[in-house]
Amino acid sequence: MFCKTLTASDTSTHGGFSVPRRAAEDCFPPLDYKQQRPSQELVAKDLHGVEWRFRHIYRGQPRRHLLTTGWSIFISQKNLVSGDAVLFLRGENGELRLGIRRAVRPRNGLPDSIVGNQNSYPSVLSLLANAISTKSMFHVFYSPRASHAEFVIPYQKYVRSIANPVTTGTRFKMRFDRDDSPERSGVVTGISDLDPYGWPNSKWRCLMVRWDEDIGNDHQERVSLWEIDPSVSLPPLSIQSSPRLMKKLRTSLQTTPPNNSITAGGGGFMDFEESVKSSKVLQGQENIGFISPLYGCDTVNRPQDFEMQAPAHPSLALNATQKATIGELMRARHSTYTGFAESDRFPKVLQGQEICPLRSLTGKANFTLGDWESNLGCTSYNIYQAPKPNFFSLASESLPNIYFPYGDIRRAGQDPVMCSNATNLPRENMKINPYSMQMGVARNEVGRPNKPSEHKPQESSSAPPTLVQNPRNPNDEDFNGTVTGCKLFGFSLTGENPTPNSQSSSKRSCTKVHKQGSLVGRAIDLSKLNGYGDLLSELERLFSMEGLLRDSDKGWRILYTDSENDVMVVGDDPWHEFCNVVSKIHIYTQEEVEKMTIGMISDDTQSCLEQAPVMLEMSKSSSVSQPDSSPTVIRV
Amino acid sequence: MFCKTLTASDTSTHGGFSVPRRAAEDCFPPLDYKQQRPSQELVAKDLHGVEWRFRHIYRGQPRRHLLTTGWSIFISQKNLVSGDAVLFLRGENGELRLGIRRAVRPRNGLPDSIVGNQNSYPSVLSLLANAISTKSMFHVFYSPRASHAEFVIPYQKYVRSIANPVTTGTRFKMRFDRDDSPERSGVVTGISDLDPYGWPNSKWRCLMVRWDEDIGNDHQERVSLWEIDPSVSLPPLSIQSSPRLMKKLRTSLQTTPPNNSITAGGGGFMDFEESVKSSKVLQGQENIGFISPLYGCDTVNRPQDFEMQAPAHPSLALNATQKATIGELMRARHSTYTGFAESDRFPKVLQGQEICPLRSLTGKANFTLGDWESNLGCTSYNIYQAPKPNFFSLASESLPNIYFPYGDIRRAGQDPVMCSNATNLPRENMKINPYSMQMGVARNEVGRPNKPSEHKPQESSSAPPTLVQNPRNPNDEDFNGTVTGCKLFGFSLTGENPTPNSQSSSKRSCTKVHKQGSLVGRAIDLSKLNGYGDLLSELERLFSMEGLLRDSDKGWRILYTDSENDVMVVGDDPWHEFCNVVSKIHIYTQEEVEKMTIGMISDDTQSCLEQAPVMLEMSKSSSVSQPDSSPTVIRV
DNA sequence: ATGTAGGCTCCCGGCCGACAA
DNA sequence: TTGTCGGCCGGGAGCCTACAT
Repeated sequence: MFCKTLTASDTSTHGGFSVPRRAAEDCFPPLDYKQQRPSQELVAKDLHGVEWRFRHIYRGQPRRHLLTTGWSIFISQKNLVSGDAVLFLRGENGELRLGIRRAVRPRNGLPDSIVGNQNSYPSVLSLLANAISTKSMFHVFYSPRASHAEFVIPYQKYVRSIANPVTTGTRFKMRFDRDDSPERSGVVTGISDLDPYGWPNSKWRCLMVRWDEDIGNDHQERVSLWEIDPSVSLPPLSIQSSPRLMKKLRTSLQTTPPNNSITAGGGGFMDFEESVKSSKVLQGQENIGFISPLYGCDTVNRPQDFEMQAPAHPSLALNATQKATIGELMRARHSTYTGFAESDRFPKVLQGQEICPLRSLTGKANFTLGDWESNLGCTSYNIYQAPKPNFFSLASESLPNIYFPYGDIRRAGQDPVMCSNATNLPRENMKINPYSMQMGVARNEVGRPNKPSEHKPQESSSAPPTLVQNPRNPNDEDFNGTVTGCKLFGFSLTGENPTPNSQSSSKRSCTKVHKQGSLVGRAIDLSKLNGYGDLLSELERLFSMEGLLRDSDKGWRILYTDSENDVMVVGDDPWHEFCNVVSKIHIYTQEEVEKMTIGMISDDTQSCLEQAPVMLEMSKSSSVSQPDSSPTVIRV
Repeated sequence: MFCKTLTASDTSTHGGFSVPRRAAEDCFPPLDYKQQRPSQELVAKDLHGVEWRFRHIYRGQPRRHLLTTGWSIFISQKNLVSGDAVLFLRGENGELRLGIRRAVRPRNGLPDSIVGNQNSYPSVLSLLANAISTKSMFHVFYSPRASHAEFVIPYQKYVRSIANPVTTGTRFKMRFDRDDSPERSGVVTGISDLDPYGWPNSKWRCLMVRWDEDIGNDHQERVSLWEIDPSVSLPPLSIQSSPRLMKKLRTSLQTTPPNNSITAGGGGFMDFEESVKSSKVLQGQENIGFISPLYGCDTVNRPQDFEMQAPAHPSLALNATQKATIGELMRARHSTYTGFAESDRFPKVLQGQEICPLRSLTGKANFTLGDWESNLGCTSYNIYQAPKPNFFSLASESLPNIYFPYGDIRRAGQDPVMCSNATNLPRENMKINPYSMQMGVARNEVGRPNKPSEHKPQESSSAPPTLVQNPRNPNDEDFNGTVTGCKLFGFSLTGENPTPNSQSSSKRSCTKVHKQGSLVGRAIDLSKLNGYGDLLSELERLFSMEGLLRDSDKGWRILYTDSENDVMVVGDDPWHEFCNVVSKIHIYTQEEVEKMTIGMISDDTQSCLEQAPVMLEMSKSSSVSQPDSSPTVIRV
């Protein structure tokens, strides 16, 4: 196999593709060099199973390998530009495979007029909401050409970054894409919130760093925990500026130099890179080519990206600017793809390759959306609250009072993303399986709730919405989260209208009880009980769980939401106090409780939203009839 | 002014545009006919103010007027094809104006493989929801090339059709587009629901008709009230088949003949035609060309159409098939359009012309979305319920009991589009003013609520959501419709928590009861009951379930939705508290309750997905950089 | 070894009149 | 009168080698 970054000549309409000699000799079928100008036809399949045919010729003075006929079609169909890369692989059976990896290019900003479109934002939320509420499939799209996916992070990466404490002075390496010295090193000079007001305690870009080399404006001075690798021992610092390197780095950016007010730094390129190595996550991709056997591809696959963006660096409330890109893509249901994915023996070195969501590779990887989700939620909250003069103090005041037994991704009282009883889903299930579940995500500064009561979570926080689905059968029981009462930006994710418990608790003598996984709640009159023992008995009776609750070894846990919307363990408080503050009781499995805790970092992971407006971006692909021009679908 | 339908030669890449002699002499500046081949440059502005330049030459043997240079650019930029029409107008000041009218062409169906995307559907709903909740602008897009807009009907037209009762035997005319006898006549042979189970009392295609001429498969045998014109006195019926006419009709369809399984008939072409005449509604349009002074048009204006579609005529549950097309388009906020619209003195004969949503013409027209919405709602419900064996009988049984004070567009107990307290808005306000308010609409067979409580409207139907906005200032007080609590498929359209019972309980003495599988709810006055025993008796009586509810072994369960939208078991709470908090009562089978526990996807919803795949279609426009290839924005 | 540029060819877009409906 | 066709021309796509790095 070989990979070559395309040159201007390679991608111009003027000529063909210069095949590096070694690559051609290793990878292509041998030519008959006795001929004057030996040539042959190469047939290579891409990830979608589409065959591409090239004329492979060996000619010129000095002799070199070229791909001529067919190449320009490939270039235009795939919408490749200089800087993108192609990859040829030869399977054991001699079959030639072909992949592409697009360069990460900062985009020109789009005008505000198509940005900040609050309409497209709840649209995406609604996708998510509907998917959750109906337990149906949804999509995560990743447009590597458009964004660095700073808000979609491999789950393990995030967890690891949290597990490895970083202190000021820590030396680290950080990988950069498209750089002939792909690793840069630096030292952590400080740890602080990027925006302590808008995003207190956000982990996002909370590290202030000094780079060992002067790498100019292209590198941000703040990075996120998960972007760096502090575990390696680093050589002594050599402060040498490397102009040549810099120049190369800069010129390798094919578009205009990053406009800080828009692109806000180039970090996060490697979000998926690591997972590529560790988890077969693929990066830098083509999207699925939509290939309909019935109707062809020409009018079907329309690139559709939305780009949203907020002005950068507003002075107080919103300042950092980032992009997150989503796209929307059709899902071919029963298409007859015959691409890479069909054979598990296909090398898993597809790093930076196309992905095909319709078939499964064998590997899996987890992404965490926790931070992202939290960000999402908190953003909405913060955005809404920002104008309120008492917001900051209020938030900080109330923070210490919060006890959150499940970790910190969602904090009662902070996070609008609330789920009242989705407890049966383990934290580890907080992964996305792109085989069947993909999610369109968006982040948008302008989306905001319109009623104050909406961003104050009404229900106790218990578990994140679980985003798990069976890859084989999206509709089966794997997705049984009973996710009710979820809200995002004031939109009910479940379509319910959860009303504040204020009305209920005062009116009702009974306390509602929800069991994990059950849509139907029961009610229990605590005043008729004499203590926790009675409670347990009654709960066992109501839910036909005789003997299961009293014995903690049976794996059940009783939690409750108190009047402050905190989720607490039942039994700690004196009984009568408990009765006074309880607003709802939950029955969870032990696993669920534990798993809700896993991977959550300290308090509020709210972060970056404000700083990082979401960019919902259109695909740049210009060709209508090409199968691969849509935003990339991340496959895990 | 003149208008010419483009010929194949006009639109081919081979040549230019043949200008009809009379038209050129009347409309174009005079040429110097003394020259051998007189020519001049014509400059014409389109509705967006974009100037188009053509070389106008008078040559050939015999002499004729031609537009050569510049014409092919225009054709390709506007994505015009043979059958579309161009219109030239000369203003008083001699300024030349240019418009286009696209032909209504049935589209090729799209493969199922890109269908079944339930995600795109709530996306659109969410656009609407957010726009309403934030009182911001939203869009109605109409892609005349893609759909017949059967669900976007001029309001007056709808009202008129309702006002003029049609009986069996009524003779009528109906207009068809692209037909050299544009009017066809027929007789109403029956009036009945197209789908009495899924859409009882729907006006949509409720008329069975027999056409006077045998017009083959191309014409549906069912039409909607508003499609016909019964007011004209018709000549005696002459049953003559007109093969030549038919042939012409058929060949005038530029694409493949309508596939019944996909396009489901060709009616509704004239939805806008009438309003063109009566209300200055414009049809067949270009969309707004997005012209950003900052960034140009090339990457900004992305054609985006969505097309959703369900298979036609499935035997039982879902049979009506139509398309609704939506598109999404960016809105240029403060662009400096200098098109037609800038001068009110511009002739209002823009019938079939481009439209520019940023400026206002003087005319207005109203659209009703009522029937469409009703279909939407009922569809969803129907899908959910369809698989249940007891559905049909139940529905028909209880239908006569329904009292619906507002006519037929929204039926209580049927329509998820509910507004809890928008009662101050008269029915007549159900209009859309596209100057400032445009709405992306979609109709989707597969959208369905996920919880029983959600498809059963919680509130009495009072008034439709009012979709009125001030054309001049979208943000001012004209949009004060107090539109709260609107729900669409369980999504709150307002983003608020309408706290249903608080309002409704004061208004209604009865509590609604829905039985699983039944489209139609009952209401029960709890204040007249003395306890749970009474309740059970009354429920058994209402639903003819004597003995079934009291005995839990019969497999029925009584649940209720409380004021917090939690679903609870009836009987746990003290009776009087129950009465205070209950918002709706549900009768479910034990199995169904268990399903709720396992997961929220019930089997039936899955099967519905399979039955009615949704089609999400991208725009057909092939040029990325053209400003006018997006879906048409309807301007009224 | 390989990126780029110039030369060359061929195809297609596009202007023309011929011809016919 | 005007729709379509063949002829013709020019520009660009695309294959080639030469040259530079």
